[in-house]
Amino acid sequence: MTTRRTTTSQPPAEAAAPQRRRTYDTVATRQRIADAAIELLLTRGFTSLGINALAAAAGVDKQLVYYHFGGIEGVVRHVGGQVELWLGAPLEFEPGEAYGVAVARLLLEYHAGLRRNPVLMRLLAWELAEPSPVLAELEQARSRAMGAWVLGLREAASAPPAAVDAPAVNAVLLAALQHLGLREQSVGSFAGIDLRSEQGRQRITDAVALIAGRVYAEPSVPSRPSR
Amino acid sequence: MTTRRTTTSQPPAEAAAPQRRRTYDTVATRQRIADAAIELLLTRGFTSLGINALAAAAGVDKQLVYYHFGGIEGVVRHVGGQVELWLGAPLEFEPGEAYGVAVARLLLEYHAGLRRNPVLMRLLAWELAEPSPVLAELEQARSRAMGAWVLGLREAASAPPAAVDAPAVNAVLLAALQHLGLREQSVGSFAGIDLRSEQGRQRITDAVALIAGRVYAEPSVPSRPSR
DNA sequence: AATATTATTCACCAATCGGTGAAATCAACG
DNA sequence: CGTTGATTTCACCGATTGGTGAATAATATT
Repeated sequence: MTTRRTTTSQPPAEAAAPQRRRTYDTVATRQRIADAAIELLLTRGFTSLGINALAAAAGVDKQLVYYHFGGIEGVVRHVGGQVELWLGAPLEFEPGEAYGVAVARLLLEYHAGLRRNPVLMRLLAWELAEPSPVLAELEQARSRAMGAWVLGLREAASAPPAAVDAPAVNAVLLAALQHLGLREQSVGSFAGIDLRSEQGRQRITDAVALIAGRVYAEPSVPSRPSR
Repeated sequence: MTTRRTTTSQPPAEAAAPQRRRTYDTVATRQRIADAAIELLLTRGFTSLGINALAAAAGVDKQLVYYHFGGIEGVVRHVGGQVELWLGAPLEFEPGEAYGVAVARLLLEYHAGLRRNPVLMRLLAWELAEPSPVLAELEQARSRAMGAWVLGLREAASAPPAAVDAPAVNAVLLAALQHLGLREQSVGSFAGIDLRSEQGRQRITDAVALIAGRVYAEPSVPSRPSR
C-alpha cells in the first residue's frame, strides 16, 4: 500500500542501514511480510490472515512466507514476540506511597499501555475466539512478563492489608481493564458507557482508582468519614 | 451427533407434537440447522461456521440454509436471539439489603448466568474479534436486556453512596467478570489465577464481593434510613 | 384428480484456499 | 569464468469456499 513496488529495480534514494545495495534484501522482505501481517490483523481481522492474502498484501510471493517464516504460524510468532515487550520500563514508586495508590497507578499504566498496542489487543481477542498453540505460547510469555512487572509492587510499595486477597483483586481489575480495552476497539461501548469518548474513559479510570483506594484503604483511620 | 440420521425412514417411537407423520418437517430441519450451528460454534469456533461446513454438520443441503434462514447471518441471528434471554427472572432483593451486598449478588448471578451459556460467550468473543452488523444488533438487544436487568437495583435496593459513580464501578466489575468468563473458556487462566479450578474461581468471586462491599460501604453512621 | 405451493435435492459455477515442485535470479567465492 | 548457495519467481495442484439455477419430491388447495 504505502510501499511502492511496481518496479522491482530502482532503489529510491534511501542509503540506509546495510551499506551495500542489494536486490535481494532478506531483512527487508521479512519486514514487509511482518508489516503486512500487522496491517491485515488491524484492518481485516485474523480471519483474513491467510497465506495468499498475506503474500498479496506484502507484495511478495507466498513462497517467501514459507521460506522466511515457515508459514503463517511463524509470522504470528514473530510479530507476537515483537509486541510482547509492550510495557516498557517497570513503574517507579514513590517512597511513602500507599498500596492502593500504587496499585491504581500500576493498573492505569497497564490500561494505557494496552490501548497503545492495538496489535496486542488483536492477539488477545484472537486468543479468546479460538485458542491455538502459537497464541498459547505467546500468552505464556506475556504472562511471565506481566508477573515480573507486577512483582515490582511487592518490593517497592507498602504491603496490602492482610485481610485482602490482593492478587485476586488485582486480577479482577486487570481483567476489567483488558476487557474494556478490547471493547473500546471493537464494539465501542460497554454497559452503557461510551468507551470511545474521553469522558467515558475518565469515568472508568476514576472508578478503578476509587476501587483500588477503598479496597486497599488502611484500616488505621476509619473513625472519621466525611459528613 | 446425538441425532441419528443414517436412515431417512423409520421414525422410531416418538409420537410427539405434530400428530401427523411427515417426511418434510420444516421446524425439524430448522432446528437441526440451528443445533448444528451451535455445535460448530462450540467445538470449532466461529471461523468454521461457513455454509458448507454448517450444512454438512446439519446433514442437510446447504440450499436449505438459504431457504430457511436466508444465509448464515440469519442462522446467527436466530441462535443469538434464542440465547439472549440468558438471565431468566430478575433478581429479588431482600428488603433491608445494603446496596453493596445487593450489587455483589447481582454481579455474581451475572457471572454464573454467563458461565452457563457457552454459546453466548462464543458470541461475545466473536464480537471482540471481528465486529459485524449481525453481532452488533445482537449486542444491542443484549445491552437493553442488561440495562433492564440492572435497573432492578434502583427500585429494589437502597441507594449507593452519592460520592460513587455506581454505573462506572458496576461496569468495571461487569467487564471483569465477563472477561474472566471468556478466559476460563479459552485460555483457562488469567494473571496467574487458574479459572478452571473451583478454588481459583472462589478467589475471584470473593474478591468481587469484597470490592462491592468496600466500595459501597455505608459511611459508618447511617443515622437515617434512606427514603 | 389436477394443480399450486412448499420443501428438498442435485449439479454446477467461479473464486479462493493452503501447499508444493521446480525453474530462474542474484550474491559470493574459487 | 564457473560454481555454489541463498533468495525469489512461476506454474500448478487438489480441496474448499460462497453462491445459484433448475429439477424433484412432498404437501396443501381446489
